[in-house]
Amino acid sequence: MVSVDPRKLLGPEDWLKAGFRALAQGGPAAVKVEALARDLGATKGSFYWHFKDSAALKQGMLALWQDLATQQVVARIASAGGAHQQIAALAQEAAQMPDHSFGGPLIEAAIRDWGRYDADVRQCIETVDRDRMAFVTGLFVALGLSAGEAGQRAGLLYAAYVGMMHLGTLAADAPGGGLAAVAERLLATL
Amino acid sequence: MVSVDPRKLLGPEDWLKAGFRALAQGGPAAVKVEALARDLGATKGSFYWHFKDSAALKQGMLALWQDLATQQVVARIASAGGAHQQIAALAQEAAQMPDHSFGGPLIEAAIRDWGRYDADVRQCIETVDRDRMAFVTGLFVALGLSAGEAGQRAGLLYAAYVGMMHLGTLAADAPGGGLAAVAERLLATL
DNA sequence: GATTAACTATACGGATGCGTATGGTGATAG
DNA sequence: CTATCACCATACGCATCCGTATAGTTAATC
Repeated sequence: MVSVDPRKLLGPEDWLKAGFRALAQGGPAAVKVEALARDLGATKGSFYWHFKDSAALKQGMLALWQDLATQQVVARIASAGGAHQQIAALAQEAAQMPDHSFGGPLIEAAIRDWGRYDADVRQCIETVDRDRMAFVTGLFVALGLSAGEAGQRAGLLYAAYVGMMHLGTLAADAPGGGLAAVAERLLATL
Repeated sequence: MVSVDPRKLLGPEDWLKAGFRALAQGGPAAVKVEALARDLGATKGSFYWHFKDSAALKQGMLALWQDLATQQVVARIASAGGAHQQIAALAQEAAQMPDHSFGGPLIEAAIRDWGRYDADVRQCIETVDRDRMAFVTGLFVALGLSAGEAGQRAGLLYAAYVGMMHLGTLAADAPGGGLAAVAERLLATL
């Protein structure tokens, strides 16, 4: 039975969080065992107790992010009103999310980068993209649009989301009005 | 006087091209002197003849890309018809550009990644983004839109471009109809 | 109080990266 | 014919990373 003192001992979550910090700040190349150990004030010995190797850390990070980026969001949104409100709420939440939180734009952009050079990461991202697109497309269909038109609007909204995430123009005060303005525009003509 | 035999001797451009190749395939972390040397069938000695250090290579790559990504495009587009045609031509060209060419999406996406972890690169990207946004906004203004509305449409179009670039959905057969469909949608209501 | 499980520190070998120093080659100029 | 310049190869020292082996240290358990 473990009764860890959370002040002194490290668990896998600590290394995962440190991994995300390093990823957001220095990119995939900065997610190195010894660097994380320095960040946590520990040494490699600790890491290799909690993880088999650095690949295991990567897998853990992907699993955690995938959950936060899809299920957790859907769970929050799906309960809130009709399709119209849900689309608006999605855009709102995406635009307001603090940059450095786990599901935040900085982390996601860094993971998207990572995916361009790593097949495992890419597969994870593709799954997330498919799930999200299916969800948003479904919302537009629920508003009475044809499958084609719904897919087109969802594709545009999602591309704008990803683009603004990389450009840092998600917020409402950015040129283009941020993501909420895009959602509004796509909802205006029904 | 130099009269280089282009078959055997390397010039700075060869190292720049190799740098872009490595960047597109392996990300910023793959742009290493010794790796490029292996790729070119040469050794570090050659590299350090043409460049002071790896930072100089980076600067060269940025300068080259910045030119290709802005001036060269504007020069091609600006001569072609009215504002309406120019916007369509921009979207067309962006969607059709081969992935691996210098100005192609793969290279640009990789540079955008790079910029998240490197201040020099970031500044270069911000300049490019400003220039492009100003150009596209100007086109919408030329179509009679207000500055605000023009900025909003340009922001959406550009965000969609960047997003689709990262998502790989620039082409017309992608979900959402690709970038050309977005441009068409934004041009339809005037 | 001895044992065990959970966790951490230290130290190693091997790989790879950087930048420099130095020496070699081949073409051209005088 | 030799001196020079442009260009490239080889080899070095230094640093960093990986993964492993080994040896603590602490807290719970018996």
